[in-house]
Amino acid sequence: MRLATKQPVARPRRRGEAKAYFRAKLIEAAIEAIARHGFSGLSVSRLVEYSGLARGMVNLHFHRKDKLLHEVLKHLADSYRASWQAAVARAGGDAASQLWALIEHDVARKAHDDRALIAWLAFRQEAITNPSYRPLCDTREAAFFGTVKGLCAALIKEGGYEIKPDVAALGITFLLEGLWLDWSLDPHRYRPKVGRAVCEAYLAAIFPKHFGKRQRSA
Amino acid sequence: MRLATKQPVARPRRRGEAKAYFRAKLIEAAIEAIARHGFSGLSVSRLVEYSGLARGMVNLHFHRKDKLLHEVLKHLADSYRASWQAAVARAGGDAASQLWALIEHDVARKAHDDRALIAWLAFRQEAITNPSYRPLCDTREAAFFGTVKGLCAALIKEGGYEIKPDVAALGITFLLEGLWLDWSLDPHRYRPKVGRAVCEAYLAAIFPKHFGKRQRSA
DNA sequence: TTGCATTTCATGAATGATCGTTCATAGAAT
DNA sequence: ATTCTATGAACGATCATTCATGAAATGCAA
Repeated sequence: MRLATKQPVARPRRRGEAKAYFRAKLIEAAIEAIARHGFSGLSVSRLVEYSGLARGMVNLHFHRKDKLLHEVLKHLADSYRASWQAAVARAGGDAASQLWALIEHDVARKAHDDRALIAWLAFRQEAITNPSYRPLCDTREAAFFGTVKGLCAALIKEGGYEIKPDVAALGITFLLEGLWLDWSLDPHRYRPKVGRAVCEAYLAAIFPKHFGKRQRSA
Repeated sequence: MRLATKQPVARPRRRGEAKAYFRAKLIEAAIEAIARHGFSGLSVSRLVEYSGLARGMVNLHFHRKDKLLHEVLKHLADSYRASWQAAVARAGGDAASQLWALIEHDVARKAHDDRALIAWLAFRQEAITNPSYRPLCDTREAAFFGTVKGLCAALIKEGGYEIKPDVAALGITFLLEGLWLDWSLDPHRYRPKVGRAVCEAYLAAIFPKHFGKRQRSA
């Protein structure tokens, strides 16, 4: 199965540009291969097949396959963080809108960015037995969780709710991750409406003054 | 690293018994190896190392490594189901007690059965790219979700709540799975109290008449 | 029971395939 | 002319699997 044409496609000829181009191409191919065949399915041969580049490129640009994998994880973590942070930034200034934007972003994303999400899950699983991946999985988690917790604390203060920020924030992140895990097993079956409804029900239950029965706006 | 002594340990000599004995030993070794080194870390060599058996045993008793893995997954699924079903059976006759028993079982289990849970997660991840594992992994289709949904429906009828059984049950399973995923990254950090608090807050929020502020009993 | 033939099981060296990595070489950019 | 880049054949390690060999359990005759 050939997935990238071997014919000399247009590519940067100048040295600095070519390097970035090939690195990006290998990272992209790695994500594709992991999404399709799982973490252990990412062999150098598969990388060659998916990228259309020469066999030696992995070691030339990343020294070891291991280094490439860490770059891939970093790429995934960075772009995911940028994505949800942008969603929060686009939302209104109030905590309720921002929290919902965060959730909506996560729910909707699963409908149109399969490969990166599945690859990210694969890294997360790998981090269980390979501690070197853990910092990147955890720090992203920390930033995400910190934001959720901060927003929950604001809502609790506003509404005078009894639930603790930690518990509320953990509930939200667990819901999203459970949703994610469930989605990953069969993306075809996934319906954003359902994921949205589950999160909405949770928010309405713990933050009734902010999310109960009200009409949200994008 | 030798993990099982090679010296002729006591083992069933009669043919039928020996077969079951060796199969169980290989399955146990596989769970250990997956928990320690991840799914792709389960090689035949590792299996030999962990079980102390001869190299040919895998193919003798399971024909192919692939078949062994399916037996391992079946073993994990069966014993997990038996475990939570027993917890429900031990609970009182009312839906609220049974639902809480189910949740408490899941929360507490993470504190004392590391290996099986991590191995189960590994299979779940593998099922994403290897569909043959999916039927046994899919909690949505499994008896677990059906039970949770049934209990939620009973509570909703009793309490006259507005939430739909599907949404409530999905929320609970997502919470438990998110909790699981979070736990797996660092079992050492896990505190049953926290997991329990998150689930309790959710139940109290959506089923206030059953779980609000009341004192639960084991 | 004992002795022997038969059947089944357990073993690990050997096999071919695939893994990640190296490096001599050709080619292109500077 | 010099330096850097790209290539892919070749390498040793490890993978899952096979199978000839010896050992042990079983069935049967006495």
